[in-house]
Amino acid sequence: MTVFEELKRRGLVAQTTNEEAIQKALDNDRVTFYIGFDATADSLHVGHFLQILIIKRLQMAGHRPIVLLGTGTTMVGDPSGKTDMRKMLTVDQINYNAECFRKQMEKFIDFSPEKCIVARNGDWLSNLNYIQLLRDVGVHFSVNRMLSAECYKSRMEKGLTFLEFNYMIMQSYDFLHLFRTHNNTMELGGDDQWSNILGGVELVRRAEGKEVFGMTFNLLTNSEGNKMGKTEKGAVWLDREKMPPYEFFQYWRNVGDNDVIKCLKFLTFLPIEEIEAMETWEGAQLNRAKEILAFELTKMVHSEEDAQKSLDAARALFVSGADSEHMPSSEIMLTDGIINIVELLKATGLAPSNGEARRLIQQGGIMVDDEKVDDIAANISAAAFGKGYVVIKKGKKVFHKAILKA
RNA sequence: GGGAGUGUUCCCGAGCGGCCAAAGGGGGCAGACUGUAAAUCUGUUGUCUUACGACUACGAUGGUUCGAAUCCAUCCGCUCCCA
Repeated sequence: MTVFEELKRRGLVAQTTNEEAIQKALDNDRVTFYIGFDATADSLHVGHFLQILIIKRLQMAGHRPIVLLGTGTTMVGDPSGKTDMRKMLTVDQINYNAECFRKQMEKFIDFSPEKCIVARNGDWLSNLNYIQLLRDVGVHFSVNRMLSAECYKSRMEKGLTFLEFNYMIMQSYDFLHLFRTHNNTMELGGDDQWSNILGGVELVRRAEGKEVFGMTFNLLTNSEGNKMGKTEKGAVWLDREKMPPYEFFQYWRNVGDNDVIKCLKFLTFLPIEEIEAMETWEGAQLNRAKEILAFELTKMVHSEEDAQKSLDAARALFVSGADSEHMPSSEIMLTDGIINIVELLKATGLAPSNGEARRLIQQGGIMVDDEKVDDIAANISAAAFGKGYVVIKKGKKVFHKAILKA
């Protein structure tokens, strides 16, 4: 099976500018392609991870990736599919973020010079001459067509600044620049990048008279069409400081039934045949598929050891109810040898306010060492800390270890 | 630049000068049912308080009033129409 077939079979390919030609090139030639990453945060998240895996797949097939760090484009901010303007970042922040990205990527992509190029578009975008750019590049863009692009739709109602409107031009210029300097002939990206990619393909054709290619990949969405990789607290980060391995593991352990197979296809290197065999799984067996997904991903993003620890911890907690050392924990102090349950919940951060703590208790959501506590006046005495700690369970999934401070 | 709107709690959104901590929906949290899933049903969702209640909140600042999310003035942000 060729890479392209593999990408297709995994359901990754969304749109292409010329499928036949792309397939031919990927099957027969050594293609130089690029994917851009805007440095909007100090860690990559799963959305990026999906793109990185695609780079990896193509790199393993012998193609040469250009990893483009958007140190220039991040100065502008991509409005595609956004309802609001992004907050502006300083140059220092952007450069710092880009460096974080590069470091994280080293783990997945082979950065040896002959196999990969790392570029920063700030290197060429920052020094552009305005008038010159308008004459060379701007002349090839139709404002009418740009405005009718699907990705600006929501912004046509809420407003689009001239700053952001130029994003497409910047990204298109990247393609032209990389074509000229590295003979880069293909741009890949998430499906939300389709308009921007088309802009680049057309710019190269108009400016150079050469056909280059664009291809987008399906975004990681759940069966309801919502973007995956978001939690109430924010994105699912790859950085262990921003999201500990156990939490990362749990995110995937808890995906919906209808999304497991897709995640396995998109985000793991498990053989496609193996994944397709899982499509018939149901119930408990499907639950097992989630475990595989969580394990594989944690292993790739963190380490096999982290994956194993998370799996053990999860099983200990959910299956046998036993204690585990990987639980989030905090130190607490007693006053006169006791602590009120409401105080305890606040001290551990399980409840942000007294009211919230009371509600949790009154609604029966709190267990201390497997005993339900439903009285807000209850006190936990020093005797309960026989082991040096107590395990507090909030709801069904949140465990916390409160360690008695000596 | 001229004109018309608009800004409400995590989000959307309703809101009569007192009965407004503010309808409704979404989201969150908890309970039931389950498989650490989904769907469904129930409760809950500003802070402090066992409670009574107190306090802080409807873009900002002033004002009118016994009393303002609601009326007035100025300012700030956003949207639309005209230029």
